[in-house]
Amino acid sequence: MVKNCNFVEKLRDLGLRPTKQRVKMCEVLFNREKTFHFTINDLVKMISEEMNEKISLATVYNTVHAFQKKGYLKEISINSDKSYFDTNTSVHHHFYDEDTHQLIDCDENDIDPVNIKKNITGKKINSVEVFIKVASDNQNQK
Amino acid sequence: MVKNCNFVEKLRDLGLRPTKQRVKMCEVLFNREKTFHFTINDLVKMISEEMNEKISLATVYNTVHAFQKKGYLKEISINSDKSYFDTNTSVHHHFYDEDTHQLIDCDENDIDPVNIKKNITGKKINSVEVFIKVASDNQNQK
DNA sequence: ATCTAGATTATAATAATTCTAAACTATTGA
DNA sequence: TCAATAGTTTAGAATTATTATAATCTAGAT
Repeated sequence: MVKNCNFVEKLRDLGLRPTKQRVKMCEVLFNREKTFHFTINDLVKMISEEMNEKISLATVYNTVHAFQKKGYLKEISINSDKSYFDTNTSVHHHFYDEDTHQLIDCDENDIDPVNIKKNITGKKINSVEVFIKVASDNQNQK
Repeated sequence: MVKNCNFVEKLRDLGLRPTKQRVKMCEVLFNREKTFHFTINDLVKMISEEMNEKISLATVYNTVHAFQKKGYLKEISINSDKSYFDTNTSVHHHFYDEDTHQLIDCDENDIDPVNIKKNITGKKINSVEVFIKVASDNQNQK
């Protein structure tokens, strides 16, 4: 992941003014070993708990969307009343645990390339993602 | 698709009382050549426009969810503020047109079986769906 | 025909998200 | 260094999708 400090530079490169709030959010989101998934609500909670600080809800929305637009975050398709975001912005696949409702990244190498034999005329394929629903093995139905 | 009339029987088989509203909704949803995708709002509009009738919003929600629970409709994962449903309940893949924001069914045969080499321990795979984002060919970026 | 469990309905409540307009601040350039 | 200003933040209001509620209604059984 990105190195500790220079989110200021990173933000500037993206054309985003490096405000206190944005740098703080970068620290929460990108200063970690592993990529992870979150909702806006998760993020607000993390900021207030982990960092003992408060950023207005509107700002969190604005900033997450700004990061998304710049390709620094990625929105994930799940059926849910809320939006999920992913700090892993590469094209990659997901397991979705129907028991725990958890989303788990799937290593690129764990799935063979998907062979698509037909496309929509006049369109080019931008991304191909696989969504694998899993559930506990011992119960026979979900 | 299901034959014209006997939605009454169909509903009864599913353990759903065949009320006027439910039969009407069956007609709107399942009395067609092709399967299709819709939101609750689309459906309400279709009922009032196509059928010149009104079914309460709450009933439409209830009934769609009842149909879904019985496997008569399927909810689709798209990033959106609203839920999309599909009258094609089989496991199948989708193209998503980023220009028009349209969802297009992908024929099962148009994609080779996806080979998953690793799974989550203790879980069994319930479904595997591929989501292909496409966009106009002539513009170089989306 | 009557009864009753399940359905429908309008409306209120909730939850996620977006909008707004006023206050604030990072940057620019005098 | 210091204002000007364009972009940000903020609290709270507005909006939108969805769910809950409670009164009314109805399909199907007796």
